[in-house]
Amino acid sequence: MAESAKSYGQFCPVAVASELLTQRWTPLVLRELLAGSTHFNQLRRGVPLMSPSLLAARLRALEEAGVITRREGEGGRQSEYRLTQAGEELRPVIEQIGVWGRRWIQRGIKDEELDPALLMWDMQRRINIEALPARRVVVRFEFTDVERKFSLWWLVLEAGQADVCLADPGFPTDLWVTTTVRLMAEIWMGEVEFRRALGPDLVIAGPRSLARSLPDWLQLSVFAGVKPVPPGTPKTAR
Amino acid sequence: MAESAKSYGQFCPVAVASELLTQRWTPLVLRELLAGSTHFNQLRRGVPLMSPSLLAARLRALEEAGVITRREGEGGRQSEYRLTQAGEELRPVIEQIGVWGRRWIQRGIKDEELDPALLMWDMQRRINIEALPARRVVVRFEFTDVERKFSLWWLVLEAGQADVCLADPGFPTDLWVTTTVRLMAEIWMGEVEFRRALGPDLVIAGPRSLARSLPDWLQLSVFAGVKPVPPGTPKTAR
DNA sequence: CAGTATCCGATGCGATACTG
DNA sequence: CAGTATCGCATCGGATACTG
Repeated sequence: MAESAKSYGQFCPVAVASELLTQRWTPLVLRELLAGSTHFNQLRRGVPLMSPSLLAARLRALEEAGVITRREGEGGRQSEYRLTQAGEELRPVIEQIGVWGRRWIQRGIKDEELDPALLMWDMQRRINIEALPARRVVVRFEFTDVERKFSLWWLVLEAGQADVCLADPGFPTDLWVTTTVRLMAEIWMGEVEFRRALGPDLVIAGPRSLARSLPDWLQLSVFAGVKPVPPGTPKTAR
Repeated sequence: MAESAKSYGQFCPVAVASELLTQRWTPLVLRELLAGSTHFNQLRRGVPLMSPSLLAARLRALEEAGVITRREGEGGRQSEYRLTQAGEELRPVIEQIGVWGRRWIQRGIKDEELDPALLMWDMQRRINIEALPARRVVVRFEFTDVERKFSLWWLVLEAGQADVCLADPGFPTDLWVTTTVRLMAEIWMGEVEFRRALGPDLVIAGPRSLARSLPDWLQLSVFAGVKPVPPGTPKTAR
């Protein structure tokens, strides 16, 4: 594997940086690292379609480039990947790419992009625990548009920690959300406003206070606030 | 050819945008477009190692994505590629990539990256005509570290126009610059300060006023002002 | 759990030649 | 000049199985 991609043969910083940053999957791996993932399998959850060997290769390349450090965990078991300052300074790059994509690529969400596991993982990471009562809160999601096996998910939210599980965690459920993956994804991306989505495809059941505060603790994608440029906009700026 | 690269299978804007932006050569083509190139062969000069068929394919992809428009020239001869507003908004993305590369990738310029044609082309495009006398100015560059065939270059600078040629343009030369491609590239990248470089590897001959004002009209790379982070800097930010 | 090893298939892309 | 057509190889990376 490895052997860095062929060089562009130019010393221009755009070329040199692109040799690293534009390798396949690398921007998404960086997105995950910037979102806070530090372990191999956390990263995998964020890029489920990437093969583990390729992820390992990319992490090696990023380490070699000084973007991350790898620290052996206790007992040599699990490594911890952390962004260096160089890596942290890639945040504006990745963010800008996302903002541009949101503004200018107006194709909707494709069916094959609707992965409940990925969506739950993304949502979980954006949960604002502070906005929840200071006890354990369990939220059950039921997706009506996926096969039975992947239709039930639980979010277990307690002191400084949020977990997703596909199996009933055994704790009593506080809130029931019944919807489709598509609608939930559209809400999460800011394409549909939460309150307007309530209806046959989005039903919330449970204590009123918890339900009403949902938009506060279930924070949307970081790109949800970026409004797409309407298709009718004239193309040329100059 | 064509058939867009395989999708990442995620609706995240970073993923969607990356499918376009991280195709091989695309960031460099965008850099060229943003620098002002509008014709196929102008673009080729900026990415000389890219095959013409691939450049055509990338331009097609950028057009399809709404980043550029292609306008047929008179007589259907030459097309003109212009950035749309979407394309213009990629400027911060490409710039950030370059700034990051300059700050954090500290490898020097490799021998095989020293292409006098590309360097002259880049320099020509950054010439500040306003800072020159309002008449034609001809500058001859002699590079002492390349084969004879590519050692002599002329810059012809006149009213609103700058041209490079490898053949003597026939006009009287106003200024003679004798140096190496390496040193000139290092100066142009801001790695070496011009005045400090004067010596055996950089000799300027000609009228004093023109020679002294050279740093004003021969503007350096847009990344020359970005100072690399010294290698000794501690790695982790947090 | 946290990766590594291997293998093979698709395809991206470089080289070259050609055309209006 | 401004691209297009064709071809074939290299290599990237996906799938799968395996290991400490």
